[in-house]
Amino acid sequence: MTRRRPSHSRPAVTLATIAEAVGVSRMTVSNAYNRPDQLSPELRERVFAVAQELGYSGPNPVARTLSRGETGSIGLVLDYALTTAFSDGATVAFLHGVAAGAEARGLGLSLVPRIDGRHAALVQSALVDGFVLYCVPEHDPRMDAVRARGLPFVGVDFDPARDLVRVNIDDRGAARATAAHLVALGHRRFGVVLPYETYGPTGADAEGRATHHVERERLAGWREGLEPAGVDWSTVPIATAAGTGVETGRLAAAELLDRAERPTAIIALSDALAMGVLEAARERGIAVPHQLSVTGFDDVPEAALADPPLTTIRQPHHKKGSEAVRLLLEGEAAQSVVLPTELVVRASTSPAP
Amino acid sequence: MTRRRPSHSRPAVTLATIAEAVGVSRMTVSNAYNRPDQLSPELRERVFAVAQELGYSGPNPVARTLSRGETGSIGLVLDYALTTAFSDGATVAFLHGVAAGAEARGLGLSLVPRIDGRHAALVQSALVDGFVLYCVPEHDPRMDAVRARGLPFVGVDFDPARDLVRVNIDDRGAARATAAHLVALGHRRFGVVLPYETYGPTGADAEGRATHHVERERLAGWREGLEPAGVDWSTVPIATAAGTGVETGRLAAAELLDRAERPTAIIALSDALAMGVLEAARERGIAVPHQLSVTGFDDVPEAALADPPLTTIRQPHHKKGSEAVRLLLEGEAAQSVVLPTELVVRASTSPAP
DNA sequence: ACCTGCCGCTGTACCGGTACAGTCTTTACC
DNA sequence: GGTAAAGACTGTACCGGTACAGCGGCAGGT
Repeated sequence: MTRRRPSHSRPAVTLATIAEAVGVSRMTVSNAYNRPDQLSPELRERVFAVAQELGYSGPNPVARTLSRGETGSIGLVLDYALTTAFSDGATVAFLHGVAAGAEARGLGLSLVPRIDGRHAALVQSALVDGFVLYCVPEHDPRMDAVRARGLPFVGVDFDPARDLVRVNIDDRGAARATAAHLVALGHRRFGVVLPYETYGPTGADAEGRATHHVERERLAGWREGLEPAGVDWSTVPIATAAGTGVETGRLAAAELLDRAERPTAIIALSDALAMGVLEAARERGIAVPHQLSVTGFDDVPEAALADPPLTTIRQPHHKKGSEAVRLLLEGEAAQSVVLPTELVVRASTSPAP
Repeated sequence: MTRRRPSHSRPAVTLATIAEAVGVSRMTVSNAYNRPDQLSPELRERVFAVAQELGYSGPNPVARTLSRGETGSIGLVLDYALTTAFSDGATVAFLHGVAAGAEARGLGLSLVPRIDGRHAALVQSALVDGFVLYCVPEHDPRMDAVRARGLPFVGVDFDPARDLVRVNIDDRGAARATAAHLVALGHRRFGVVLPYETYGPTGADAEGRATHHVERERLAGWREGLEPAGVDWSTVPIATAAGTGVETGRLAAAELLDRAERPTAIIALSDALAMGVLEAARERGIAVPHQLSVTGFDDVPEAALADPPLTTIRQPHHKKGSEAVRLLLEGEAAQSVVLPTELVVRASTSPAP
């Protein structure tokens, strides 16, 4: 797909081609496109006519970008392969928000996914004016690459301790609310389902090992919600499996449901995982919510359609995206924001059996 | 967000800066990054060390692109505002496919949405090596803009009569299968639900006015499926409303359900519209499928979860995206493809009352 | 001793634009 | 009639790289 003077095609029509054909300087042609007030209307028309005739569609955007120093688009750095990103309702909603923000300002949007092995290459080569970082772990080559580019960037769901402009929700508070809800229903035996495979066997272990701010905070929130009820966080079992999707939740939940002291409530890090928990329970004939309460986090569209509908935390995914773009464009003046969440109680939770 | 020598920041570190600091030519620094075999390993290390020290993160991607003539990313031109695109399961799946194709080849992906009033501007300024066009109408300024750019492009769901490389499904055949299914169930009184507001009152009218190839073909397919059963296509009512989503379907269906001679089967152009039809029926206490059969098109994930689950046409959205990318990169050699579809019969259709 | 070939590095000429500071006319005004 | 200001173009110097053709020096072969 290279374009470098393909031998079979015409030898590239540029500003200079048009200038020569019209008999004016390159600048005048450039001005015809960019500063109509700098030349007479008649000449401008003539320039356009010749351009049309020669199949010139206007200044080359790459050259223009180099010269002007602005690309007119922003990059969205995702910690996922795009394949994963588009499979997750929460991420899609977020993408949607970013897209809406970009669109409203006439900016293009470039997706910079994770491609294993190429680490930071896509970040280094992205033709953008700034980045929005979504779900990038605390220590990551891409993070360094973004810093190195020297472009403005905004982090979504990053640790407030880090020195960057952020969009966050109160993960800890929301998680605490979930735990409190379950405690109020009388639950005392809990299980937690997390993505990936890197977590320890208990809540306390996991909290120390979390690589994403979001996970660490939610774990802390659950702890804060459970401990007042006398639950020993260091004995709450954590189950994990590879991946982040429904299947991950199903596999992880199996571990919790097959143990002797089966939990009466399972708290999942996300709705996707929680839907997997529901599946695992169904497979075992465990009735939700009567024998087992399940909670998610995100309130993706599917959560309300699940069987039973999922008790979860609603967070403004879309707004996170649009706010990130807003902050990105505000530049120096940008202040980090924390967006509100809401506990949505549906039918997947009920009093402990 | 401009970067043009912001007065407060260091005056841009470039290849030349590093070259001077190391005491070599610019070319040598460039080679250190691009052609390691062109200089001694020691010197290369020294270059990198100095670069690191001076905060130089490698060759500027825009300049490199200009010089090399390749951006390393592809553009996806959507007929929708991104806001709409991300709300539709079919489009998201397609996006996903394009993203996967790009990702597999280490290419970036730029989204080029529709922004009213800016017509073709985003196409003109997109920093890409080629375009995939999705759902762009037959005659459209963006289409011309893409042609004018002189870059390779692939159309998805375009009229085969048009001179371009395409990815298609057999819309007509699939639609015919839907109609035949309903006819076989004994239905003879039909209604059709289309998006937008531009269609005539009957099937025959609509067929003439369709602006998208997809719509025209599906209308033709329905006709071909219905006529053998003696249904007069020129009397089949068409209902439309603004938009393309569930609400559009609900409004359009209202028109059909409130008429004296209520149809026993409603055929919708898409699943999203069909879900709206289901809503409209529910509001009126009309039982689906016993009093009314409903069909969609797309088999989006929600279709199977609808109440009742939707009879629809499954099409390989994801594959459409990945094939489009494949064809784009094949260049000259690319041959248009037609992907298979499948009628998926679920619970929203049953024998006519 | 001489030629050859390779290695490691450099110089120059682009890639296709835009910014900015002129220059040369015209027109406007007192 | 003289000067100032406005209008219409142009020339030059970048933007930050890369391609490609050299060029000197040294090792190996004869």
